[in-house]
Amino acid sequence: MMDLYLLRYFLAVVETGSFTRAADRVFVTQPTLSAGIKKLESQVGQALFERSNRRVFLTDAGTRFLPRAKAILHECNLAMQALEETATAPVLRLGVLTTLSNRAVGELLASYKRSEPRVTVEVYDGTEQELTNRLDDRSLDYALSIFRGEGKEKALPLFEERYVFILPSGHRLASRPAVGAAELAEDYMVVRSRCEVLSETSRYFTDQNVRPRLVYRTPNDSRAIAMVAAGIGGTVVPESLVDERVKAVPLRGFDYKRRLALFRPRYQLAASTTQLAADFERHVENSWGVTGITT
Amino acid sequence: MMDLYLLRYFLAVVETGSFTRAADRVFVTQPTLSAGIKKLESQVGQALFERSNRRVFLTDAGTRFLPRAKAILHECNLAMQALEETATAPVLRLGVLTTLSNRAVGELLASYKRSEPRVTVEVYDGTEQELTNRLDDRSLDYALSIFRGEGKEKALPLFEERYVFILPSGHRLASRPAVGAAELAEDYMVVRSRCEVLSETSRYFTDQNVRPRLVYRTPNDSRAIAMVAAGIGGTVVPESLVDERVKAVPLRGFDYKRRLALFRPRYQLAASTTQLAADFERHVENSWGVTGITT
DNA sequence: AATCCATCATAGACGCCATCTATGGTTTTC
DNA sequence: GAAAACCATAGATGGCGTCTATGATGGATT
Repeated sequence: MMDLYLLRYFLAVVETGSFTRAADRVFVTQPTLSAGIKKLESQVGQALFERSNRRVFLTDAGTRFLPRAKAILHECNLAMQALEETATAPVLRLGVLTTLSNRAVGELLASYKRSEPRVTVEVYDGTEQELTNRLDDRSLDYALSIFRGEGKEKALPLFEERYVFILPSGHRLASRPAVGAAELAEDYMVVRSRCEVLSETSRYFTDQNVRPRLVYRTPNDSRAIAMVAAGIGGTVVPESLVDERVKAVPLRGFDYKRRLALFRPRYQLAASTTQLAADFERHVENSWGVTGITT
Repeated sequence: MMDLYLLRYFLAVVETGSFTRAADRVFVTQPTLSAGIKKLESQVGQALFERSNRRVFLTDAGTRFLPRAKAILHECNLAMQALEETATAPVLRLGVLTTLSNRAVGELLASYKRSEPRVTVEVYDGTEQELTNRLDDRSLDYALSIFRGEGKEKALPLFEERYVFILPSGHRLASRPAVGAAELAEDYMVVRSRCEVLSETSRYFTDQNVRPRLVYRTPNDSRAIAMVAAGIGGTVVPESLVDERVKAVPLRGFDYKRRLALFRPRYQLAASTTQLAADFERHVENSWGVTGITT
């Protein structure tokens, strides 16, 4: 395992082109730096420099190593920065499922910000699996995702919503009270590839011998809705994603719903953080509680 | 500046929940590990653990630090891996401009692979600016990008190509020898947001008082072409991106062209690599030379 | 051709450091 | 109340990072 102070010696040599000048730059003597480079080369198992008549050049291995050495030191700087930020203001790292409404999440956090201006909220997108993994490895504190029956120590249940079918506003079926699979047989379908009920949707159509024409597929929900608004086709979305640019109609016989939840930290909170966490949980429950969105 | 061996102590404590068990895991005695954690906390300036009645918990700072510590050690592993790969087979890191044809680049590299099976080519996408930056910081050896008059020591000029307008195969204008701006006034336009002649294209239409209806915008050229093939609209592409799913027609009065180049390493190659590099440059020149693509 | 200069490598000295053993202090368990 | 478990401290010790002194080599200058 290499030593970081040796990476500093290495980069100083690359930058100056000389052991002697590099030694000056990192405030050691030339023999110390020479021995340090030798030690680094022994740690990594390959020569990093060719010494050639008072000049040094990077070897092929040294060239490969250079961006890696920079990345390591960059990560160290990020680590120190993260700690400095922790020291100055509380940070709450929130994961948000990609299929949640950006508008609704924005409003939730804006109102939290108004009541707790000191707290910094860092927001990270992800799929259900990605958010679960990051809660586990503690790179997230909380996550807004789909409730799947987890116990109270893991998740705070929130509101439930249905899935609806959205169409361009001028579509011939847009003002119907409901539509069935057969009425969509000739229409185009936009596919939200990260939709949690993608396979259920597919089965809904195939069970009625309907093959909607897939014209577009994207993991980006905003883009999918934009395509619908532009008249390209229709798609299934959770109700909270509907906006004024499209028309929502229920799909007859498609009764799927999802309940959201706020997933709690999977580690012991520090004593200094428990009050902040309790306040945040209360805010989310007040805004997105089981009775529905109230902000 | 922190020490990597102390990060290993830190992660061992997190994973085991105990200084004693962590010490066993990293093969030191418990007082050594205790002193090591104390030293790390002094290096980073904050307590990382709360010691509480024979148990340890991460502090808020410790929780923040944990993913950073993992990232640092992960980068170290990547660095060691990169060096091991260098030791076993030559690696050539090639940047490719995002607007180059994936098919043509694939064929170029497939034929190079046939003549040089030992060499690993790592391919990275980027914009012109990104590729220039990475040549400068030596994280790329070569790049295929647009020639802008650079000298021979920096760039090997390759073939030149025109920009054409592509339409769905069944479009009413698809079989014309050329089209003008006015004829496209009622049509939809797909926008390739990373196109090098985006502003020239916009000016071409506005100079003739035509406002094409922008229906779609993407940085992904494959997606843009797919939208054209699907019948959504048309777009401007370099000639080499045209395939059998669309029809290409010249835009009357739109004479823009681009010349490609192979950009050379911006560092002194190791003696062991100069032959490999010369062979690669010759292959690219033979395939994509100024007379045009020959493979 | 001889001398000087610049630069990297090696040798030995030395203070500091990482790690050990021994032990203290505290809390939990039996 | 005794034993066990676990973290922190003290002192000893071998190894390490860095120093000064100097050697080796090749290019520049005279």
